[in-house]
Amino acid sequence: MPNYQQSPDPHDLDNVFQALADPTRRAVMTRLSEGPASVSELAKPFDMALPSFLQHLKVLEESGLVSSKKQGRVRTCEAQFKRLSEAEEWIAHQRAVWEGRLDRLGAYLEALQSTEKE
Amino acid sequence: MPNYQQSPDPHDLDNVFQALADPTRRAVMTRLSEGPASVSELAKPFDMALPSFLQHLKVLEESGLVSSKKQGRVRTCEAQFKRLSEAEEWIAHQRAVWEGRLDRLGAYLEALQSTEKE
DNA sequence: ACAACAATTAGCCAATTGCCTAAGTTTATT
DNA sequence: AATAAACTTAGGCAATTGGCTAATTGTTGT
Repeated sequence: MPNYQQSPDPHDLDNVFQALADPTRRAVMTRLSEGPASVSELAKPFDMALPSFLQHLKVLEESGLVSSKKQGRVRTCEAQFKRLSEAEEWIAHQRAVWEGRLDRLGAYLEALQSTEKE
Repeated sequence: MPNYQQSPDPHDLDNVFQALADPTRRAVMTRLSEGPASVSELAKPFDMALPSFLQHLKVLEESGLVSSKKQGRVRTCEAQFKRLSEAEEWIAHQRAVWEGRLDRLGAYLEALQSTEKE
């Protein structure tokens, strides 16, 4: 049976977290959360030469956080939330394990108190 | 009124995402989710010189994802989930905005269909 | 045809990252 | 007192990152 529900390639997580580790790129994601936009529209808020900004976009696309297509001379970009969700799930999982531990600690402490009462 | 519920400094998010953008450091977080450990205990699974590994730990500590204290010659490390939660919340917020948009799109499409029926 | 627009490519640069080895410091252990 | 253990510091190196300018490509408006 092929593994359709593939867990994310660790390398993908590398790229997603790397992409999010920059305020310019996070701001682009925030903008794109509200809907698609062209490259120059996305670039406008930033005090940066266009080629520099384009590198950020490239990082976002290569991480899978953004997709784009070109029509005529305009490239339109769109957020892709699949990878972002994978990152969120990785974090949630860590916390779940951690909280599982705290729960066991809580149970342990309760058990300890019961023992002390007897 | 002072702003007690400080939203995370963007620079903190930079550091947290940067810290998570490396498989070694994510593996350390996963290990620490299960409980504290010493430096050499953490380093053992990795085929890497100790000073190299220590740099990874330093990145994790400086991002606030890990705290540590030294007793005698042993440094014990512990996961700190505050920063991790901030990162998770940033992602969740983006998705919320995105999904809000999809909801409005859904409402729009419904309204459009009603219009077409009339 | 040609000018303007939107994006892209090429190439340069300084700073940062991620690894290494070698040597040092501070506790234990015998 | 000497050795071993557990880090820690210093310094070197190649690759990557994040910025720039200048020049180019492809598309649209006049």
